[in-house]
Amino acid sequence: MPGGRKWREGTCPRRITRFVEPCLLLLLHRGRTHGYDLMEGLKEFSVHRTPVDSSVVYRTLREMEDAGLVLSDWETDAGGPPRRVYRVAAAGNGYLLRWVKDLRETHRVLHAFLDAYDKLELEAES
Amino acid sequence: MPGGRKWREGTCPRRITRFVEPCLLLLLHRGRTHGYDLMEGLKEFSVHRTPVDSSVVYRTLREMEDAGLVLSDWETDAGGPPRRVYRVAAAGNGYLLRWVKDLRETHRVLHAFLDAYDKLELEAES
DNA sequence: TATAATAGGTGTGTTTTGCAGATAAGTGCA
DNA sequence: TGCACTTATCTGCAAAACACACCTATTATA
Repeated sequence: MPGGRKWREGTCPRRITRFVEPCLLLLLHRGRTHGYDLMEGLKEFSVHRTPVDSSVVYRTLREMEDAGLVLSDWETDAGGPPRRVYRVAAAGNGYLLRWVKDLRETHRVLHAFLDAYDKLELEAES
Repeated sequence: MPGGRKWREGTCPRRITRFVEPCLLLLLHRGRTHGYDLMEGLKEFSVHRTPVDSSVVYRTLREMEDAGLVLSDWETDAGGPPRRVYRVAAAGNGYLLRWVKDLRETHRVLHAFLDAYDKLELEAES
C-alpha cells in the first residue's frame, strides 16, 4: 500500500505469463504426482529460485482438470494426509505442444531484444 | 463474455509481463521520438507481429515519465497534430540495465524449459 | 501432548492489459 | 466550403493473472 508498485524496479517474481501451466504439464509428463510434490519440481524452472506460491499451483491444476488437460485420483494409502495425484490427459499433450511453440517464439523475441541491446552498447563504445 | 477465457489455448499476445517498458527505453536510446512512432518501432520486438495497443504505449510512457525515467517535450512545428517527444532520462539508463539483467535470467529459464522438453521427447522416441 | 511437516484449499486486493471510444489537428479532394 | 482520412494523444472499463494471507486436516516426531 505505501509507495506505489510492489516491484517498481523492473523485476517481478514471475516474468512469463502463466508459465506454471507448461511447467506442470512437463513435470507430469515425466510421471504422475501430486500438487505438493510438483511445487518442489517447479523450482527447476523458477526465476531466481523464487518458489511458486502453493495457491497458484493448486488452482492451476484444478483449472487444467476442468479443461480436460489433466486427470486426478485420490491417494489415501500412502501415509500422511490424502493426496490428489495428477496425470496428463490426452488433450494435455497437444496443449503442451502449443505452449512449447509459443515459448519458442517468446524465446526468439527475447533473444532479438537482448541482441539489439548488446549492439547498442557496442556502438556507444566506439 | 461467452465461453470463458479469451485465449484459453495457452497463447496470449504478450507473454512477457511489462515487456513494452524495456522495448520503449531501448528504442528511445537509439534516438528521441514520439509515441506514435514508437508504436511502429515496437513491431521489431512484438510476438507474431501482433502490434502493441496504442493505449498501452501512451500509458507506459506517462508512467515512466512520472517515475523520472524519461522526459518529454511538446513539438508543435512538425506539421500534423502536436507530438509529445520523449527522451531517456539519466535514471532510465540504470532502469534499462536492471531490465536487461532480468530478461537475461528469463531467457535462461526459458532455455532450460525448452531444453528439458526436447530431452523428454528424445527419451520417448527410444 | 505439543508442534512440525505434509497436503490441500479459499478469499481478496493489486497489477497488467486489451478493447472501445473520445478528442483534436492537419491533409487531400470534390 | 464540406467531408473523409490520417496522424496523434489519451481515458474508462473489465477481465485476467497472481501474490498474500489465511484456513483445514492428517500424520510424524520430540
